[in-house]
Amino acid sequence: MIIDKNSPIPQYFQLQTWLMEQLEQKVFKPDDKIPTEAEVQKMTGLARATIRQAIQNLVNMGYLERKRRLGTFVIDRQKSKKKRTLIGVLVPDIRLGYSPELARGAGDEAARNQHSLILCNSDSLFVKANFHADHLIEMGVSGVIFVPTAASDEKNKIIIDKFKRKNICVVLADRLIPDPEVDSVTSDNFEGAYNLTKYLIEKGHRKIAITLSTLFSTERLRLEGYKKALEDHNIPVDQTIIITDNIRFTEEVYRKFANELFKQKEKFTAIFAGHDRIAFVLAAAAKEMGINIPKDISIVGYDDLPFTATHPLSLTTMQQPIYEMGSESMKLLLARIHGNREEPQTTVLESKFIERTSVIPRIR
Amino acid sequence: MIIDKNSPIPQYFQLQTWLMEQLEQKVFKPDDKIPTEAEVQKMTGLARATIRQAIQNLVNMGYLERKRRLGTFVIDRQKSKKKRTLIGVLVPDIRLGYSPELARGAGDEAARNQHSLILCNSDSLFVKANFHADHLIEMGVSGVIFVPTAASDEKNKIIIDKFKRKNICVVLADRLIPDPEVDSVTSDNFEGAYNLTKYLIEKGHRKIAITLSTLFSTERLRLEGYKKALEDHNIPVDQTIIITDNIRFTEEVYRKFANELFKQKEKFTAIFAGHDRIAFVLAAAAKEMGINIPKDISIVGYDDLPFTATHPLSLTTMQQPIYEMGSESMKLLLARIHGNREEPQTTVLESKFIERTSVIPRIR
DNA sequence: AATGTATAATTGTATAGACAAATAAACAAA
DNA sequence: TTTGTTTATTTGTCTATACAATTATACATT
Repeated sequence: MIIDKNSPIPQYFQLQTWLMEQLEQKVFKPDDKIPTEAEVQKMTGLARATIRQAIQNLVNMGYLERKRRLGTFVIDRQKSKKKRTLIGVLVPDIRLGYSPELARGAGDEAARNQHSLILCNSDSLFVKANFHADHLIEMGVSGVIFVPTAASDEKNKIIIDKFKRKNICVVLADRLIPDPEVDSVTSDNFEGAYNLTKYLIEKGHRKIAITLSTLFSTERLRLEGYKKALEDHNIPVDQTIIITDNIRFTEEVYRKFANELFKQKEKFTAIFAGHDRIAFVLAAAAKEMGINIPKDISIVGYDDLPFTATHPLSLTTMQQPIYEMGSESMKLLLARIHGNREEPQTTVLESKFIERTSVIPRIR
Repeated sequence: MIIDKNSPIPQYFQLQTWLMEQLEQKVFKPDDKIPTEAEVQKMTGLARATIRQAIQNLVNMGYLERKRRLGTFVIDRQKSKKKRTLIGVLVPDIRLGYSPELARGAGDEAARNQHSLILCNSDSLFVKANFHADHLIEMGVSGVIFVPTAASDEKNKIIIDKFKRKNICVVLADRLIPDPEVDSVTSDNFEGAYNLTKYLIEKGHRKIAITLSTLFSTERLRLEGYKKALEDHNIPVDQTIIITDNIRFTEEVYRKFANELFKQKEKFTAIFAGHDRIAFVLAAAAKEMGINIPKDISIVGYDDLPFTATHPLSLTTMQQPIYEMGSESMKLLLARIHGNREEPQTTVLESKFIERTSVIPRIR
């Protein structure tokens, strides 16, 4: 009936696969008894030893449970899956930027669901992420929240595939890669940047410089949003005051960017900084060069991390819902782990405009 | 020869046990080939199926590996296991203060030794720490780095004992509790505060206010260091400008402290803030009240966290070696896990004085 | 030198049949 | 009501045997 004796696939394996299907399709439901070995023998015509081999494999894999004199039963994996599991969180550096907030959001959601969180720092480097990926697989995590590295999309995919081959669910957080075939959670960087730029324009600024790294999708989208806002307001894009590079954020590099930028300070009245930390470096550099912010030049940032709120610069910025990004990622991940089979989705969280005093209206 | 046919123990199990013994006693060494099924048949007189059953079990358990046409081989468990373990890290809040730096230091040291790190946030609350402690035990961690909560020493000891009863090593980081019977790593808060105060005195300040919470050993020690420095310089301690409370740091609370303090601003010329974040709140409050820092009042902080370095306040402070505290804690912990049986020790790391511009000399 | 082919050793898959052990359920005895 | 005994059912263990699949090695062919 089910078994093809001429197939090159071993008969015990055919039976095992068939049983597995019945389990998945809930023909045999959790805690149900499956047919006895004798009954299966009648159904299939196989020898009992062959049947036992198929069943034994499923027992070893934790799908079935034998009870002497009673029969063989389907294990309720929901029940046994409620076991506390480990979730890997692979962030760039737990000391920097949004990583702590993201980790906390993910950690709280994990704790609510009785899971624990393994923290790894990739420094946005492929090799480190790869190293930790192997580690996480070996530790038996059931899912991973992954902030992609600065490496190419292909390399990030290698890491994702590594997990997927081991049936470990992955959710990308913050940074996106094209066609990742896993869930992603990010914020509306394009719209956020568009609105920030629009705000500057509405305050009368026409010449707006921008400084950011194009290493990550997030900042690239912000650049796009900035350009679109200028375009929609019929302001020509001036490439000479767009300072970008494919480089990781360090204070030194952005000091250099600042010098480059302020050399031509007559060319703009406002700066869009790729994120708050860039804004602070630019502001510090400006101060040293005798430029008053915001009197001489207005500035906006992006992120609104905790220290931004208390910083004397009083930076107008776009607040990213990082904590929610962490908890939302964890929710998606746990849904996948518990069997959600829908198409991968990208969740885009809304940012919130925070108006402080770093922008001064420009009267034309 | 090995098999007792009359024993109630199944013969496959007898054979399995015997094989296991050979493996343990290195009669069959890692990567060695064990006798073929045919040879075992000659040795034992068992049916091949029985022999296969014994061997298959050991294969399933990861002790042996079959290679078609070549035989069955002993797996080198040293190589494949390398025993990567999990280490719990229980910090107050990964978003706040030194927690990220501590976690990174611990994480890097763990990664170097092929271990992974489970991160938990206690919010300095006993109940949360206790919840996570149960979790960590269930996850089978082999050690824990624990930053004690704001609860009583007894309650913190309950948590430590919980781990110890399960033979899980514990290292206390940063905050100390008396007689903990486990290793501790902290920094020289007393000396640090003494030197900071001495610096203020040497800059001509005689009336020095101090604001901190007495919730944790660290800040209590700083208060002691401050008092000792005054004493050694024959300056009377003025209780009215010592603003302390048994309360957790929040901006609102310290705003209130600031108001209380600045009401009597003629009573002091310098402030010792319990840590940098307090200093920033005090500075913000001062600004709002029209007090110029450092011109009117000098200030020092404690910690020198990353954002302090770039903060426009340019705070003179005492830099704690937090990263080293994390890595040192992990080193001690791993030593314990690997069998160090010495008496528990307390490692005190040296802080580093960072002079910036928030203190102005006072000419008498 | 590269490539194909035969051989033999070994594990992989399969059948048929037997008895052992555990235990739920029915029944019997105290 | 409790406790012990029997019975039937089901999985657990075991033997004996056979052929299939894989592959290192040696040898043959191109």
